[in-house]
Amino acid sequence: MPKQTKTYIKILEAALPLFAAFGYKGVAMRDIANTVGITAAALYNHFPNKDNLYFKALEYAFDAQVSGLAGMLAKTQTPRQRLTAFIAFWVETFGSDVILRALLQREMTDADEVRLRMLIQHVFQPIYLEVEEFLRSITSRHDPLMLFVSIAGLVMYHFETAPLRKLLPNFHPGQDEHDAIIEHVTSLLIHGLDVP
Amino acid sequence: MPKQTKTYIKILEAALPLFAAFGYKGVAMRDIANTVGITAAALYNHFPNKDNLYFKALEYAFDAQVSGLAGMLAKTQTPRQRLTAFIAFWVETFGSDVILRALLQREMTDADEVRLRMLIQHVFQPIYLEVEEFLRSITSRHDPLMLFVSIAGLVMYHFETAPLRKLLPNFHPGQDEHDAIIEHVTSLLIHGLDVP
DNA sequence: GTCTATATACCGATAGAC
DNA sequence: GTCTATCGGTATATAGAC
Repeated sequence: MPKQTKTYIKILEAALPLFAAFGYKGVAMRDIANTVGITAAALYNHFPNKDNLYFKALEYAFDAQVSGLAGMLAKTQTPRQRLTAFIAFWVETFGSDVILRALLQREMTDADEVRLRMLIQHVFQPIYLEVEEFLRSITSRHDPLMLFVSIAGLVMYHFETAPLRKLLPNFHPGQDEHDAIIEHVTSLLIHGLDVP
Repeated sequence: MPKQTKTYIKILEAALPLFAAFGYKGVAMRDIANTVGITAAALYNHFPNKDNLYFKALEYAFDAQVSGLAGMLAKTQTPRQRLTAFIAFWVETFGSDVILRALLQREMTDADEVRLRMLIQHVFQPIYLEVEEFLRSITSRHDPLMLFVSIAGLVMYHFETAPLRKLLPNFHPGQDEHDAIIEHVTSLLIHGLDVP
């Protein structure tokens, strides 16, 4: 079973958008092969089975994608600037990569134990560890993990609900723009609703 | 094609947990039939095809499920009480019904145009219209729809990430409890982080 | 309205020639 | 490393007896 050859990578990059759009069961080995330009049988020279191909594709997609965070929360900034930078990073990362977001969403609903552990290791753990200390430094009112989940949901739901929101009253395209989301989320996070 | 007979309902109720757990493609007509106690062929006396069975099951699941909101935001309460009541309703509704939440999550990732419209009509539009006026009454800083999405994500992500969070540092089971989520989310919404 | 039997299609994976 | 050919399994859906 060869590794990291040129076709190996080509296969992964052909498979990713398919899995993102149609899910694991919605993509046939023949579909991936056709996209690459080979036959389904040839795929088995690179991957032992479909499961493995999917897993390697996931790993490839999430690897290095979330490495931009290091140093971004540098302490030379004010807490408010650091929060804004963090939210902006989050929005840009998942806002610009539709495939990454779709894969993540599918993995969270399918909740396969082994794949979730890989996701934690590659995506969430690095972000979480980097952010947790920062969160602790600005508030002691909230459980750090719960706050992390809240912020994640606050950001991600603006993307997850995108196809849905278009059908609601008061929708306008400006609500999809990254700057608007960043502004709205940070403002809400910093000030709250100030309810009497 | 008969309608609303006893077996018709039995089929829907047998199908729902299956679709919620394994998705549309992950459930075979045979699986549903076995759960009901009939053969797959007999299903076609009640539904023209699998697509229709799935759609009717979704409709059945979401119908009347979200009707508890009416009057809950009664204006006899203070804004803060109304906000808390709304968050509590949201958490209880989707926190206690794993099937409903899984179905919703799958629909949002698959994003089928026709089914999304049904979801809007049955679930989100009623909630949104009820809540929008309330949101407007307590703040003019935020776009109502964006604020609605933010609050939804704030609540839902504590459930969506449940299988994931167990694997993160600082996890403890108390973070899954409804009261803790309600307390955390309302507190965060009302006060914000108060970042300097 | 349910059954058995079956048509038809698709999928993952393998065998073997080149 | 890719191809053609194919096996074995499983899926939706239909036909027809009861």
